[in-house]
Amino acid sequence: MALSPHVPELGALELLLAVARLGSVGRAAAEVGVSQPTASARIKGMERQIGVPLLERSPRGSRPTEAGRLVVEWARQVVEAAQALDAGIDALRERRDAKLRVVASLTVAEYLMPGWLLALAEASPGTAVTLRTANSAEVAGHVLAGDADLGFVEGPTTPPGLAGAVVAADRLVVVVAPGHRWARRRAPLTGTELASTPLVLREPGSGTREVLEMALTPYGGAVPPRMELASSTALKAAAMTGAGPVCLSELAVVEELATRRLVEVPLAEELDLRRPLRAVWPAGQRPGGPARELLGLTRRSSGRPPRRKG
Amino acid sequence: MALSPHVPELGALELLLAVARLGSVGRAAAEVGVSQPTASARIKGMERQIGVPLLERSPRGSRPTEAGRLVVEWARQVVEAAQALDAGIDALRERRDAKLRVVASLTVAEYLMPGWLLALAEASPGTAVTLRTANSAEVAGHVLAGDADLGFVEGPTTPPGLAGAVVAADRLVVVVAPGHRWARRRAPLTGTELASTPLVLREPGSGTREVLEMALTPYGGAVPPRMELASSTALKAAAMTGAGPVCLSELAVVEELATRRLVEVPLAEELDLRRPLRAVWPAGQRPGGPARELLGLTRRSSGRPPRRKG
DNA sequence: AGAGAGCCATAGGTTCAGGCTATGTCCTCA
DNA sequence: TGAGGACATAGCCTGAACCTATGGCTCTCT
Repeated sequence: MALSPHVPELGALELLLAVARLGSVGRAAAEVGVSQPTASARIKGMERQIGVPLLERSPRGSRPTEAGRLVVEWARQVVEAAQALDAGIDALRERRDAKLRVVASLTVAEYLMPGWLLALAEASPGTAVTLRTANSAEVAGHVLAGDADLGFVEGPTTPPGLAGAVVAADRLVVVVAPGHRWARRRAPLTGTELASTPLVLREPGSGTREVLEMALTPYGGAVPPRMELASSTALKAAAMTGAGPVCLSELAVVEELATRRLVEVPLAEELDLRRPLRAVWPAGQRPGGPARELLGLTRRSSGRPPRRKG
Repeated sequence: MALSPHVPELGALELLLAVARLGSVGRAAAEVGVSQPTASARIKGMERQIGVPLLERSPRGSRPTEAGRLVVEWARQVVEAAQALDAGIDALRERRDAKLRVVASLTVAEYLMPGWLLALAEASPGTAVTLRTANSAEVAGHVLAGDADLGFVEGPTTPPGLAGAVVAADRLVVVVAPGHRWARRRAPLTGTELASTPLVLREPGSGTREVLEMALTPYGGAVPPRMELASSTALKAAAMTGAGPVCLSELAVVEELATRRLVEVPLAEELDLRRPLRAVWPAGQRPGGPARELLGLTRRSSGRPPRRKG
């Protein structure tokens, strides 16, 4: 799926959003730091590229056309994702002046951190953050050693020597391609059924694998997997090509489920494949300053709309 | 919030994703249609821009570094949003060869259509779709007149002469800035409280306004609004600057709630601010072909992860 | 009615990012 | 030891994008 040449560049989308917000090409130009004719030409270029007029120009300013309103709203989604990427990139640089050093498990760093960092950057501009990834044991080590101010781990318990708070919950899901037999299934999968089905999974030793095996122990344990792959991405790709039921973190497939490129198979209530995600810090040493602030952002916000149950 | 100059362009992000997927710069170059040296230079440019090596190069190919894996995953979000934008843009052109003509209410077109169109494009490449927006009455008219093959409306009933199916539900929410007094509120707002609070709202006559007034009738009706604004965007901006409680469609603020730039105020169970979104077609004339396919994609998929209740 | 201000479009000239081809280097495998 | 695959470098070239200066339009205020 390559992007068609009709999609404007990020800079152009940003400019369009500024025009919609400020009501004038000239003011938008000033805001993004280019000359007015440049902005004008850029918008015109977008219109040519897209094939539809986006702005109604008048001597008193410019407003989006009907189609323009749609493009603006769609573009906002792209720019917001880019801002999250930006916030993440900013945290990847090693910096001497870092005021907050975070170590997180891969799942948290991949799917939740960018949103949190973006919110933090908006709430407290100038807070330099550095981010590293590590597995849960290493995270605990770094936090205990004082290499990091705040850690994020996944798993049922808080590591010894640390205090922590659950900030979100991940959940394993079973997904199949839309054409798969189970895609139309309404009856929830029982533990027995799941345990007896060869699944496509991550390698042994991964966090998700452990959760699944733990949950299936009461049902006699899982049969050997149909396939073992090294990354969430590989799992998703396998699922889409119809390689049979795949079990992985919900966070990895939110987008695919929403656009129905993958379908979630309902699971029986008896199966609990949830896994808490925790912020951790040295016991008895309450986080202050930027760490406290980041912690505040993660509370009651999972990076995705919360699910309600019961 | 301008994007920093550290964010690579969409083309570069796409190239990076291809490298991660294919395991080689050269193969990725071939896929996106540039020469190998160009791809190599582009990746190198990204690394300089970001300030961190993204790939581990070897004579056998290239794999993302630890930081690279994070950037790849974050970039995927951006590119997927761009693909949705692309699918939307493609549907905005007026085309003679359109196989499927859709008319949708603004809320559906803005927030749900891009994902559906993307899914449709992936499932059936080459299906030319055209999209227009209209209010619910106009949508019904277009569908009845045969100007459109499929319509999407919001509101409690299916318009006369049409058959329909609920494909998703929107929900009005009350949001405030994180600094607002109510942001820390745990006790749900009662109907009486909400009715007696001056809110920031859309103008009278808008769909959301009607839903709110209907829901507050049992409590003596709403007091006059504190402010009336013309668009969801204006409402969001007002909320973020702390203009007091704002009531608008949940779909408009999913992202802001997730990153905690806005906070949802809990509402009492007694208040039902949900509003069904329906697909409609001429009564007795079941949609076939592409319309049927699109309809299939919208079922059980709300464009966002479904909420569970009870 | 006329002057001024605000906004967008056009013209002309310049710079530099990004592309391509050809070639070099390094490692692996037969 | 030679061939093949993979990434890097060199040198050249095109064109996209930017800037300044200017023009035309409409609304408003005097």
